[in-house]
Amino acid sequence: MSQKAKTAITPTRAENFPEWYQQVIKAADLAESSPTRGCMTVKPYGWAIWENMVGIFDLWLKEYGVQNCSFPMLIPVSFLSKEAEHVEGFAKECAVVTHHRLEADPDGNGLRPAPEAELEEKYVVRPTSETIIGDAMARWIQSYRDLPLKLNQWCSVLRWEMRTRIFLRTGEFFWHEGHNAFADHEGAKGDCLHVLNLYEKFFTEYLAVDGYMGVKTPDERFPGANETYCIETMMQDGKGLQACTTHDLGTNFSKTFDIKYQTKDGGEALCHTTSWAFTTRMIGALIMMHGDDDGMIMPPRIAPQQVVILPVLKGDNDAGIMAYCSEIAAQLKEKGIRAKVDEREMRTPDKMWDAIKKGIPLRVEVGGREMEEGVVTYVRRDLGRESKTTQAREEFVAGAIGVLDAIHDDMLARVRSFRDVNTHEGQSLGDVIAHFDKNKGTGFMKVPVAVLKDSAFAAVTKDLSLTTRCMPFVDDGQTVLIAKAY
RNA sequence: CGGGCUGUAGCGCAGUUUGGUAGCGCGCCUCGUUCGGGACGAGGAGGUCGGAGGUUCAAAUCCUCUCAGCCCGACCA
Repeated sequence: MSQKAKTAITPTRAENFPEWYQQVIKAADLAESSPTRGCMTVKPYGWAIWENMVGIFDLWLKEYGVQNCSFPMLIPVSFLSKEAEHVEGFAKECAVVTHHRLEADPDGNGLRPAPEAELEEKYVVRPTSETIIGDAMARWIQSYRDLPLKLNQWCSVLRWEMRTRIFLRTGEFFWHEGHNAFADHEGAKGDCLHVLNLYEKFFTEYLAVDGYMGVKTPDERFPGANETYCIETMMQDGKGLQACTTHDLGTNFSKTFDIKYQTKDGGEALCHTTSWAFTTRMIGALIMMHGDDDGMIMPPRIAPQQVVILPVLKGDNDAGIMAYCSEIAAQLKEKGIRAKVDEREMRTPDKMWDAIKKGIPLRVEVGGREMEEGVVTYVRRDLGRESKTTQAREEFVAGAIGVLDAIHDDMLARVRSFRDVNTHEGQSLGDVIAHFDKNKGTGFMKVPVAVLKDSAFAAVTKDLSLTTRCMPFVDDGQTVLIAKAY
């Protein structure tokens, strides 16, 4: 008898959280590091999650009146340098394109950029597209009738990061970037809050993720923004993760790119612009918020596969069992459920563990017993083997969506409960030190905003590797959340 | 970009001190028995030892240079 249940992932979360994270990604076959420095290769199962996220959120943006478009991946260096704070924020992590041709290296057997093919105008690989979109907006907007202008692109961006981790921080990452222009501050602020609410809806209803919605402190703002709104989430190791942001850019970019419009009364005015995004980082958040010591647990509504049907074959009427499985899969598909029979030539236990590590929300086991009795046996991934249930086939098919919904609701409830339990109240910088010192305390600490003005604040937070996450809306900006963060 | 460590089969490692022509575990392929929470046996495929130069009869091993990755900091979605 083993004293301790064997886990599919080694080490466990408690033993070594960062290593556990890497192993979950490998075990679920989500992504791997690539030959390109700091960049990841997203594998089919991982990309399928992103595709599902894109599919849902893209529709919502279109309903809101956002139009998709595509801007160049290469941005003239001169564009980036126009907005002072923006340059300062991004210049140090930009990859630069300087040549347009390769030639054989005379000193070796490789290739080199041809010296005579050096570009007059250098380009940066976009770290974000405020500048090149701002340039376009200046030409596209002329009258108040052109406003608001709502643009978005799904693309990847490149930031030359010193330290990378798959999904959480990679050189290249995938996202959508929305860039909107309004006539006035009210329009821009309303946009930021509206999109932030869309994010929250998306996170809670599809990803089973929740955090704290709020405003960034000035030092955590996006470079070039007057205000940054965000949702800050909490991972199972207690660290914070910025899940999304919306930025009120005021007229900062309008001034530098000349984004003006003619008002109704014939005057001229600057646009107020916004930008907002969430990224493939959310896949990392799903792992770190939902995963357990057996690996990934996919939130049902974005799970690439929601139900796996495992035929339990023993060489006796295998064809009949397979047919029974296929019928169940077909019935589930009719209800819009992503279900699939695992027909691979593997041993049944191996298929089970594969489904567990990939986090498929619902596992259905069908053998001779089930077929004879017209029933199915199913197990919820989030609850494990204890949840094994046998039910009449028709009853199961009819209730499957309900089971998936229940899994979603339970996952969200667990995330919220974890967040609440690990959010501690404090009153002073002393409380912050007492909680986080000596690496003992984890989670978030919520303190009155006055603590930000404590003269020792910067030194203490730096010393303890703490950052301000946001000033949550729930406290009307009177408190600030402090935590270690990814 | 500073400090530390590591590059040997798909993955994880031994071998390096004391040079002698490459090995183990897992995975993979074949066959058989297995298959409802990680099977076992037998056979088999797979490596210019990160790269370049040097010393030597002989280099994974010694020397020089270089590249890449990881961890810890500073910076970031």
